[in-house]
Amino acid sequence: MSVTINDVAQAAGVSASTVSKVINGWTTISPATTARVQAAIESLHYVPNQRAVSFAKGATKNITFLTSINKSQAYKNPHMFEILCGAYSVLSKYNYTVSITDNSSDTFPGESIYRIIKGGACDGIIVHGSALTKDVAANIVASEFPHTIIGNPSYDTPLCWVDTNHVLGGQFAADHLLAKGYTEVGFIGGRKSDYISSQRLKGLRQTMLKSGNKMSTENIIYSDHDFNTIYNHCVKLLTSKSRPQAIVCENCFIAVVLQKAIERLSLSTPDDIAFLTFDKYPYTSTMQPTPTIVDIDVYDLGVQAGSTLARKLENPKLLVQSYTTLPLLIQGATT
Amino acid sequence: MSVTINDVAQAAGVSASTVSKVINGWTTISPATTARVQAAIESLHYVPNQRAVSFAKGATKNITFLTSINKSQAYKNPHMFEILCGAYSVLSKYNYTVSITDNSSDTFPGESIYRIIKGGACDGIIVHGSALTKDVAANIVASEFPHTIIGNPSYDTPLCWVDTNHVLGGQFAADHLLAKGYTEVGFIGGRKSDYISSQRLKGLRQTMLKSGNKMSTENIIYSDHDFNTIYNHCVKLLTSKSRPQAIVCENCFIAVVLQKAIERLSLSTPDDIAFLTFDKYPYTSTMQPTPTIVDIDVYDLGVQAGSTLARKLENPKLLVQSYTTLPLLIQGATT
DNA sequence: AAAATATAGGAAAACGCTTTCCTAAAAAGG
DNA sequence: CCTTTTTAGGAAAGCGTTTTCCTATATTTT
Repeated sequence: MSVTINDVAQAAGVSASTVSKVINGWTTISPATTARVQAAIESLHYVPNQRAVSFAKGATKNITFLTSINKSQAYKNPHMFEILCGAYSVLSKYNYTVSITDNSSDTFPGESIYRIIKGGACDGIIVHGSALTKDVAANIVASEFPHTIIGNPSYDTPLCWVDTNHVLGGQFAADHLLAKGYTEVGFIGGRKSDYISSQRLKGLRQTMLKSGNKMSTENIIYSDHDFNTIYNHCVKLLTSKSRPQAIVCENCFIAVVLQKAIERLSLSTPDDIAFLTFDKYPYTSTMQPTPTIVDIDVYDLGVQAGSTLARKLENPKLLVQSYTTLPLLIQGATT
Repeated sequence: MSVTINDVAQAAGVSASTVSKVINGWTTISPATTARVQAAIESLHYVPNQRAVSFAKGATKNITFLTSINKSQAYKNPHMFEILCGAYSVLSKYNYTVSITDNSSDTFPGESIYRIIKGGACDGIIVHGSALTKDVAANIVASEFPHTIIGNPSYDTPLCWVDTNHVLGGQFAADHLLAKGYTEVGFIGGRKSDYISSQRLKGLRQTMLKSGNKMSTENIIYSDHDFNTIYNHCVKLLTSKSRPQAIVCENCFIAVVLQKAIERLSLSTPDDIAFLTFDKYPYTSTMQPTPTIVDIDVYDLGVQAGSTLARKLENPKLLVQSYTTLPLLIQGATT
């Protein structure tokens, strides 16, 4: 059938262990022998059987990306693949392969993570925040399995994670607006309970206040994620007596709606009303004029997750680490 | 260290082979023994070592999804993850795991596919059209490796593939418009060389013609994918003497721009001008009124890819198959 | 030149399961 | 009640690498 290490050994006139040593970069094989072995590998088109390698080495060189795909149709989340690719890009450099698994249809809590860890089908795991339940966290901590969580886990557990600092994002927004001379600033965000939205508002508010510009409560709007609801909020805010000079939208969808409201009210941007938004989503490309954006580099988040994990795997004594990526301001034509 | 099949065997008072047979559903083990073994597995929290299982069985129960991630920043392609998840959903039911690999940075043509096939790290492969080069096709055909291609390969090779019928999509668009009474129809698409765009136009044109409504050449526009270019085309078309009753947009981005042009010209939809578009993209959710869409279910495309492959793996004598998914019309408020 | 050390490469065990064969006991048949 | 067939489960040989020892030769040291 397929060519094995023994075929190579025979062809090169050495033992199988020598071939193995050549493949694995042992330094105890002479240059001459090494060359002979490599020639045999070439001519026989030998590729080691990964199943046997994994078995013998007790490691798979595979990382699993655990996510909760069906939770709120996460497979439509454009960020997920970008994170995955970011992680893949660095892990593949370390010769890791990455496979995905969904834990949203576990038949008992923690089933997937349990099987992953005990089955030994991978050497490490990246857990997307959407998949991080208490059981997942508990299994990881108990087994001390190499891992990185994407998103700061709210549980108080010794987990490695990478996340974006959304408070800082709010601060960046404020800094930019202040630098441009806007002192009266409004905010349209998601529901009060929304974590990211509230973090961003927090950073924005704090920074405005620090420079002596208190944000008026009536210019801070918590809205449902629905076109008409947002639209009505926008119109109300834009036509109110206390209309702010600039509005911060917590996400692009809100920004699209706001831009539509601005246009319909025949206001001009940024003269009558300036605005900026967070996150570069696909729809940002449809906006005209191009909005100013405080972006989070989700690809980079994946990269960080991958490299944190890779470092841990290369050097197991490494302690628990966490990493926070910085948001990035992209100047547009709306401020 | 970790518990092995021998520990279970000992605990249950049987041999390792018996435990293995119980795990693998052999019918030659008595109910009593089976129960005893299962109890031992439970109490010892035994999970078989996947590396050993793969090695012994000569199969990994893993599928690799080959894609060209860096090619035109495909990691930002929101369809990719959806396809992947669709494939995952069915493969995981067959107990396959799925891992991704990128072939856009191969150091020699066909490197990835060569390693994948010869290394035996997976049992089958799904190749996204973006990753299908001649070398990939050649390697697959030569090795008769179980596979499914996403997208109809233009090469004349005996490959299994799944694809969407874009000509039919164009036909569906025409059928819908005709049913609604629109006989003068225009089209705004990508460049003439764009495969999908031309297929859609073909179906649209054919069907209109068949019902005796020839599309005027000046109402067929090939545009670059750039806001202002598209916008100018839209305005020109909307203000021309021979303005059609309905416009078919080849993608949502064009539709967004068209809608903006319609609004700025104070035309009303669908009375003054009707339109429909292809593909439900994230930005579709920002459009108001909601557009009529001829959608392609990319998740389903992944599902079909997964099940075609799974069937082949369960039944290796199965011949080469191909599958075409049907587009789906979603009625909106613009027609 | 003899003894000590370094070096290159081989033999064989190990990794943890699966699966083929085989045997002893039980069931069926006459 | 004896012979034949069926059934349940065990022994052991893989599966293809890696890795630990170990040995023979080459190299250095005294």
